[in-house]
Amino acid sequence: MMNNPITIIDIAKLLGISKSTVSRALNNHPDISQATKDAVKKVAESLHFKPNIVASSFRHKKSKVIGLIVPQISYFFFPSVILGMEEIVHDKGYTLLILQSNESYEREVENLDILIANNVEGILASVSRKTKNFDHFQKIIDMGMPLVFFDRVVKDLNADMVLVDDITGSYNAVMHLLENKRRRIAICTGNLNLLICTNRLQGYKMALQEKGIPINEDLIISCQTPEEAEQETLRLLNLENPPDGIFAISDLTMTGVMRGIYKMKLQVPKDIAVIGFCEEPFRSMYNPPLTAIQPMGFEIGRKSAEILFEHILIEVYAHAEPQVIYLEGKLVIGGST
Amino acid sequence: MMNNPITIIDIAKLLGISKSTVSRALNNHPDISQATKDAVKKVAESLHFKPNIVASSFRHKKSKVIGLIVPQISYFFFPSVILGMEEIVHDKGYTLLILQSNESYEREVENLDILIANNVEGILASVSRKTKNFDHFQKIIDMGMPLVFFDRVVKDLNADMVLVDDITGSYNAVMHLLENKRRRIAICTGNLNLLICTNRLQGYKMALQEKGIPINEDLIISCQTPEEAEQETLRLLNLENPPDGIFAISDLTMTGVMRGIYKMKLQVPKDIAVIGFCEEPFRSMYNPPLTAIQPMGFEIGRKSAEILFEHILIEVYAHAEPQVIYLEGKLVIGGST
DNA sequence: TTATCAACCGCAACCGGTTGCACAACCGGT
DNA sequence: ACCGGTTGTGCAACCGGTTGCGGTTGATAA
Repeated sequence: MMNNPITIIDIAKLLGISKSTVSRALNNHPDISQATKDAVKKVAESLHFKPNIVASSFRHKKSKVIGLIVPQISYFFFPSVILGMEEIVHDKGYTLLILQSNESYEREVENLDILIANNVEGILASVSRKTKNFDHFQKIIDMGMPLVFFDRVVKDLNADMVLVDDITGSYNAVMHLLENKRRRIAICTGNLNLLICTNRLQGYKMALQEKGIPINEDLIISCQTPEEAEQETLRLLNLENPPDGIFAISDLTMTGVMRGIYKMKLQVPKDIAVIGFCEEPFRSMYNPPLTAIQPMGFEIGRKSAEILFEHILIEVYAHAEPQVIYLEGKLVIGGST
Repeated sequence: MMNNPITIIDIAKLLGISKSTVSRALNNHPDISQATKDAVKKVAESLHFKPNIVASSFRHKKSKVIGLIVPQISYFFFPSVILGMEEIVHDKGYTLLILQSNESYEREVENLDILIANNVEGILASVSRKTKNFDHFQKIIDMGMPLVFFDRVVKDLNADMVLVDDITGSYNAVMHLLENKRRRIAICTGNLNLLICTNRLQGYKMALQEKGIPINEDLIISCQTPEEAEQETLRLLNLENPPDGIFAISDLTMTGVMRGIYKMKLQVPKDIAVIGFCEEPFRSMYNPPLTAIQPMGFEIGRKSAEILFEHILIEVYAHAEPQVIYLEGKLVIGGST
């Protein structure tokens, strides 16, 4: 069971040279003559030699693995992020080790331990909704492990972050509704522990204020699950003065909002306009396809990985202050507004 | 950068004992007295000692990692599968290493190499749509690596597989349409290289034949992407004798089918009934929520992992013949039929 | 008192690839 | 013939935890 019997020693014996020479030859060390290199590579090839990266990573403490912690793999946003990350990570010859926190603080802490124990060379993280204490991340930073937050970032920690410009995106979304003559605009936000939620709420308020429309707290609902969002949306729509537009800040809440609207048999966009932060295939799954701000999952993934590799590959990392990268999510017009 | 300086040697020195004793104490070896064990564990605790699993896995060639190869992480099915797998894998103290083939044969082969090089103890795999040669999997089996296929399985290889009973599920879906007085039932299937696609097509044919309805090849379309599905659906709906029911065999094709129907401004289920294989949150994202056969992602994940661990943890594995596990997907009635 | 044996623990090898250092062979220049 | 320098290769230690085997101790049996 499990035999990859070919090691550099086998190659060495076969050629009557030492294993150090084989190792160096395979790694293109300049000390080794071209003739030897060629011979070694030829034999390695013919034996289908695969170096044992565990042994190698054990020796020089480089695992060629990047750790990734996401709240969950489902829905559209995180898979897109992962795709973007993998593109970069794969190019660099690294592998992604993906762990889910399932929105659990304990699991998040445990996952960090697992990554450390696996000698990952850097960590990409999007924090759980339940996480309020960030000591576990601070420990990671303290031990000198490169760390980049994305999407659900943590402020006040000395780590880089990549996220969409929530405030502007949100502002643009609400502005778009306002330009379409909507005046009673509701927002379905998420857990206000999360920065992205408060930011998106802020963009909403900014747009309204700019148009001189008073903020109506009754039109601000905060939901964690599609079910909650559906309930709350139904409540909104049954107000004696219901909203004529609704902005759902995530795909999670969007499904609930739409279900609520369907249940009330309302026409989109005639009776009510809908806009959200939606990834592409998801956006056009609705009828009509939604008008949406792009959450830029793929780009966030790429950018986060790129920044992480700056830390990993460049010996002396020059940034004194952590970088904060904002990506702008474009507005895609669908049929819902 | 990256210092987890505490090793068993540190503990040994601190207690004036040998590192072997420390190792054995930490692993509850019976040779070690309880007093020593307690002392070692206490010091390990106070030093926040974390064993270097790379070193450990290097020594006894057990990485505590399970490799997973999926075509892609997106949409609803595979994330559910992964969730199910993680539940089992985590319980056993293992970690999942998830790799995507992105439906590329080359990438699939490469991913297997990566898993091997990382000393995974077993592999869970769902093959890429493009894969037609299975030598890379045969090699895995030959080297004695436990391997379980799920969903997109490979026949004629000596490996276990877990999948939904496609034929029955498909049969039930079409039967349901027939019982609702639909008579011109179309099917939107996928790549007929994949067993699940031919099986689902077979169930469709069985149901029709049982009701004495002739198979109409014009009503059988085969699509790989939502876009293709949309095109083909539009074509179907523009036939002079269009279908009154449509069965989409995957979530991927379902989005295309629904978009086609929306574009034609048809009413579901009045003008046309729709049924598919859909995971839960996805099903009720449509208006009306779809009637669907459950693809059992979560359960497939759990079961595959369980079977894999039977191979890994039981020294002598007794099954001469590979196991083939069929899970039955229940019919969930929505508003689309 | 001495042989016997279990309970405990240490020594050293081991896993496979990497790397500092020593060294041999060879070169051209004196 | 001798020397300084370059090129190419081997030796052996090393990474950190695991494990076979042998040794020490103390208690018990002969």
